[in-house]
Amino acid sequence: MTYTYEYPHPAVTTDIVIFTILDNALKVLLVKRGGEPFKGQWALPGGFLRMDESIDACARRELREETGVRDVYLEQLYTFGDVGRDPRERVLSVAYYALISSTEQKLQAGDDAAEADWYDVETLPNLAFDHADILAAAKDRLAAKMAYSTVGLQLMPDEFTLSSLMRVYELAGGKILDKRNFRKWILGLGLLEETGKKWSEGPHRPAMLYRVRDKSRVDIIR
Amino acid sequence: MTYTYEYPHPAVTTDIVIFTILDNALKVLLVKRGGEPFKGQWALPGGFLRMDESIDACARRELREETGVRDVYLEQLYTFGDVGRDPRERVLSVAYYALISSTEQKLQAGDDAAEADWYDVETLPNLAFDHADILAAAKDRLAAKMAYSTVGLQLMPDEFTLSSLMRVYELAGGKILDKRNFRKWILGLGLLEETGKKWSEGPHRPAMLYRVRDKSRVDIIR
DNA sequence: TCAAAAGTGTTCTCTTTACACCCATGC
DNA sequence: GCATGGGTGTAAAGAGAACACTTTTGA
Repeated sequence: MTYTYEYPHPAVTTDIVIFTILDNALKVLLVKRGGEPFKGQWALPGGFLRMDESIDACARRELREETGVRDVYLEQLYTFGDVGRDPRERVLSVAYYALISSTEQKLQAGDDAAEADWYDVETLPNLAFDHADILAAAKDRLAAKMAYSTVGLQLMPDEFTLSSLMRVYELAGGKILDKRNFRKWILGLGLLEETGKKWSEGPHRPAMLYRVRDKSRVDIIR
Repeated sequence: MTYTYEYPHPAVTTDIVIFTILDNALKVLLVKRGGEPFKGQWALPGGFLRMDESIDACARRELREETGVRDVYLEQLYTFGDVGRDPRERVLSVAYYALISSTEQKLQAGDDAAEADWYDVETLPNLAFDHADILAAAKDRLAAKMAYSTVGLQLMPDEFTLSSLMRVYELAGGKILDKRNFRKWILGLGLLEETGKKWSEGPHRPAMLYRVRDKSRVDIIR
């Protein structure tokens, strides 16, 4: 079956930059392309927009297909549409980024994806299409947004220590923070509560575990 | 001539929210639709993406066709793509917003546009499609961005008084500012220089005219 | 001389930054 | 008992907010 229009139409995909924290590093999910073009190269997960779904729904579906997660933070980033960005035909990509906590990853291999893996944002392989540009834009947006909102909390698992949260902020912002100032600030926001449990993982004092009071909220705080 | 694809493709337009300051108010350019759908209703200027131009180039072309201006501040805002937003077929709109100074307006009537006019953002008519949503998003973005960057200067003519600049900030932010604090802040940024000329327009002391040192720059300042 | 907008400094408050030592634990 | 990360308070500096009067002009 074919589809015919009076004027030329571009194809439209959504591509998603899925961030998580793993092994003390900020990581993104990449998939190895199974078909041409860029066969065998790493790329962002994504796929073509269906005519009966909104763009948001498309991104959410792709995210679910790649990682199995739903109900996570997902935000439209930017639309990329330079003329030569796909060698096959004119393709626009509406890019999104998602933040998922390290406990939610399941990595069920998608249909098109021969392989999927988490990559440290600092040491990325060569990426297909203009996906390096998309990823750079996503990193910038994440860093900017973490500085004035509570999105950062979306990267955390259900229970976490303040040190691990601080490491997330340091990774995203690219600079180290003062422990006392960070704790004063984050606790002063009143968004966290103690679980009462403690976390031991080495020859040192165990850390208090905290949780986010209302994880569905992302507030502007500055 | 027709265009045929193996999978269905959406149509893609750019729509532009063109802001300016006129009569002491923040205004947007609206055009009256000459054809169906929404014939006779006001809408944002915009048009279909050509296959040989980038999305940015399309927005810039539409802006030029509607207003005659070029080399103005233009930024991608968001991509709107709900399923029913255009009754004809599936249409995505990559929305942009532009800031032009009140001296640059020429308003040459476009091809499709029977009529074009500036509307105060506070008193808008009913708009075609989901253009009210687009406009609301543009207002929010402009207000947010003016609070942490120097985009506001893009709305000014070549020479302007500090009072008129302050009025722009008050209009965008929706609250009145303190004259002394505003002057201290804006002059402290070092982005403005005195022209040496003065502007008289009533029975009161004339105001110093300033200009922007480097209008092509838009800096993050907070 | 009056009305109207231009122009000008200081004080207070709050936010942000800088900074060093004891605590609890595993080995 | 020692190495390791967890946990805590205070002072200084800087940024933002509050606030009132004099100046210059046209009518």
